[in-house]
Amino acid sequence: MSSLHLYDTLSRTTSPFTPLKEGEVGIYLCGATVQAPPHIGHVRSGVNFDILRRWLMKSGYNVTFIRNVTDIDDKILHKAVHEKAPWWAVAMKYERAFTDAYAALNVLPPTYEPRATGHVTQMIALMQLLIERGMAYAPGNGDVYLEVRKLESYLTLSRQKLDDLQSAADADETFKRDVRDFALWKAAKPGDPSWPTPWGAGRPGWHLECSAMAQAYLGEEFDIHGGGLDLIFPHHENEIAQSEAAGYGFAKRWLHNAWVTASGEKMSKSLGNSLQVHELLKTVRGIELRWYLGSAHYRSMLEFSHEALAESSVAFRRIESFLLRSVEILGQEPTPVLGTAFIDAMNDDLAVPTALASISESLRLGNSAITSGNKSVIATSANEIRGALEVLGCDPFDPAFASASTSDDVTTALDGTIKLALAQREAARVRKDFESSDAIRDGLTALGIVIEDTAQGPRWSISRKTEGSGS
RNA sequence: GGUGGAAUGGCCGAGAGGCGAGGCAAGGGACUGCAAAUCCCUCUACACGGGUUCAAAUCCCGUUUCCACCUCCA
Repeated sequence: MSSLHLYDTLSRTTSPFTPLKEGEVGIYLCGATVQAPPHIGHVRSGVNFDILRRWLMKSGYNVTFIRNVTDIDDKILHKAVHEKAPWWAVAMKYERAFTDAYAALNVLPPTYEPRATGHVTQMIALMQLLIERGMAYAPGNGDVYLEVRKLESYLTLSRQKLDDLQSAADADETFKRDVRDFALWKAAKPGDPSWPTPWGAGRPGWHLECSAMAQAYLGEEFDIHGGGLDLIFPHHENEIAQSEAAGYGFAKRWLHNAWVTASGEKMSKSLGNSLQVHELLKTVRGIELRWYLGSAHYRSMLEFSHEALAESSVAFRRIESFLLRSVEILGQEPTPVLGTAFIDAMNDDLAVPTALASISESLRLGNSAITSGNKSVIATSANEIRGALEVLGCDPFDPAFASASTSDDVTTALDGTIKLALAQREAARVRKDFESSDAIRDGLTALGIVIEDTAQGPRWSISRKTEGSGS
């Protein structure tokens, strides 16, 4: 039996995962800056780390999962001006949009989801500590800076040299001891929201909040820190700087997810709104979008295309369809079980693509068993597939997806109606009146109802549109 | 300029010295009244040039192209 190995950005190697405290795992994931609706790149990060979390849970760990919300920052303030709304209303609006998107994709809610603005007290305490330790300074303009040259380990995550960094075009050297020193705290500008501190009123710098909140919820030292690749520098580098300057052990392991790209490039606003989560959910179900986003390895770029998404949906429906048929045949939902091949793949730095190959194998065996009527093989396959889908967060029987097997009044009525039509069709087929039987089937097809003749008799399902439109 | 990543069959996407992951598409076949679904078979790929090795997609050297980060980024 294999054991979990994970990659670590800091060492750039894959190594056995050992938690600080047996049976417990603490994860901090950098969440969204809530200044615009989520696009699929944002939620890919959520899905990737949700799969990690689920796998850790399945492996028997008690996982404390923190994902923060950055609800105060320059972009939010700009957006507030643009939308003629208070900054906090803008932040709330987009935070809800993110929450909805995560929910639609069955991303488990974090254990705690701290907002930056709710942790100013912790941030001030951290700054105080940093100043006392001589690592940070308040030059009197209301800003507070971290003195990066005092840190041996600065830039070890991104493996850069301090002197190689290009200095920011707008760097203000008046108050900084070194251009590369970064702001822990930013002095208030007229009209902007601010919080009082011993060094003057202002608002948090982006990096400070994560160090403060990680410490507040996970302690000075914790197991895994995650985020998108683009956060390595400066964000995570600066988090390390702050936390280590404070004397904290901080994150033992760093995991970074790659981007969703479009036309080979990192997704950005210039690509328009079409890749926003709520837009894509008009073409595929949440479970299918999740399947797509989760199917590539988390450290690989995922090149988005509507065609690939549609194709991925079709593949998922094949699996789903087998599970639903297994329920019809066996009369009960499958019991989630994990196959060895799946376990080994997941333990190998969450090798989801390899894990999917094991699902395909089970699917093939299961479908063959349906043809041959071997119920025990059907059950084995269905159980293993459901076990795998559960870890991937794509279990069709998960109530989160309000699955296809609902049995409300409308569904019951519809099922009865269609079965009536199918009975007519069967009668026509028996008397070899294929013109009539085909007319019934064509009629149903026109209504979006797909008929399949199986060894167990005809079955029906609602056909789902696959809109591979665009480009 | 610095740092990091990538190039795999029609497409998507794994792998990381020897046994051709998997999916989708396409073609053929089985089953079927016909479809659909399902199963079987086929389609033998690793940017380029050198090198190491019995053996290279994988290691080494060089080259090309692309992407990202360098204080807004999932």
